[in-house]
Amino acid sequence: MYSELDKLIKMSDFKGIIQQAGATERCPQNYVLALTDTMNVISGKWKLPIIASLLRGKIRFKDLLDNIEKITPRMLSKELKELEINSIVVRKVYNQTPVLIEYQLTESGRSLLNLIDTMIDWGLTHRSNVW
Amino acid sequence: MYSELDKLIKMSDFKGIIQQAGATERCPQNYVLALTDTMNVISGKWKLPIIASLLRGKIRFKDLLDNIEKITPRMLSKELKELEINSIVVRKVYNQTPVLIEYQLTESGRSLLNLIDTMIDWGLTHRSNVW
DNA sequence: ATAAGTAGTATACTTTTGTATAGTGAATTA
DNA sequence: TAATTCACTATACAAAAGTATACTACTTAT
Repeated sequence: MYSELDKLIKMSDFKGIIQQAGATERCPQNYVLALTDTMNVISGKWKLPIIASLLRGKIRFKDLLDNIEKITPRMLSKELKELEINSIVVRKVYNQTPVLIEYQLTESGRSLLNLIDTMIDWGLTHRSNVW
Repeated sequence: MYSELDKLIKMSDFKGIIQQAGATERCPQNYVLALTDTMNVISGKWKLPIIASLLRGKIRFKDLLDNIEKITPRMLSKELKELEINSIVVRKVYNQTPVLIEYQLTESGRSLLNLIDTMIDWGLTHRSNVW
């Protein structure tokens, strides 16, 4: 697909996730951007637990708090905002009384399931390689 | 493949990457372990640049330092040790004089290329979804 | 009127992660 | 003999990420 990583090595003046000297022309900057986007979406202690909970369907703040062990409202709020900014999550406000707020994944958010599966596959294979 | 993420939700007393209440029996702990393994291997500022450089072939400490822009010897050393402990990298010592030391990926390390490709795919699709 | 639930925010703090800068020791070339 | 290269290590510091604890504003149930 991108067959050799040659393609994404070196990207001097980008923030520097993938970079190596002397290969600028062979390294499509878009690949590097795409990779850093992906890293930003999944990295941190709480992103995957939140996404995993959301993969089960729309859910309210309070239920996320209860489902995700030991997360604080501060972190949940912060992470949801970040996921919303990155178009992974949508915050829906239903103007009933009392107001109802639900979080749900976007199409991009749902498509993370495939990536997560690939990560699990790699991890399982790695464990079988090593032990 | 793991079709529904149900399978990996809730894992109370594991470190807590993926967890949700009331689904213990449907959540194979191995999947959670595999996923956290994967996250540990790729997360941090320098892991992917190092792995990307190593995907081009065996390489020496000094050349990694030169190839990866702005990394310090301290971080390179630290990350290589971690990658070695996790069986992603092998440190080979050739007892010539002067001694020659080369780092190379293990089979598990090389197989990260597929994961990286999947991450790039997700990122590219996400960008096309959003803009 | 009081307590409890929802959806958070505010402030202060600790831990983790990464940076800056200098130095070591062995060998090697000038 | 002195400077340079290689492969790092040591110490101190700064920045980012995460935690603890309390609080707010609104609504509803008792």
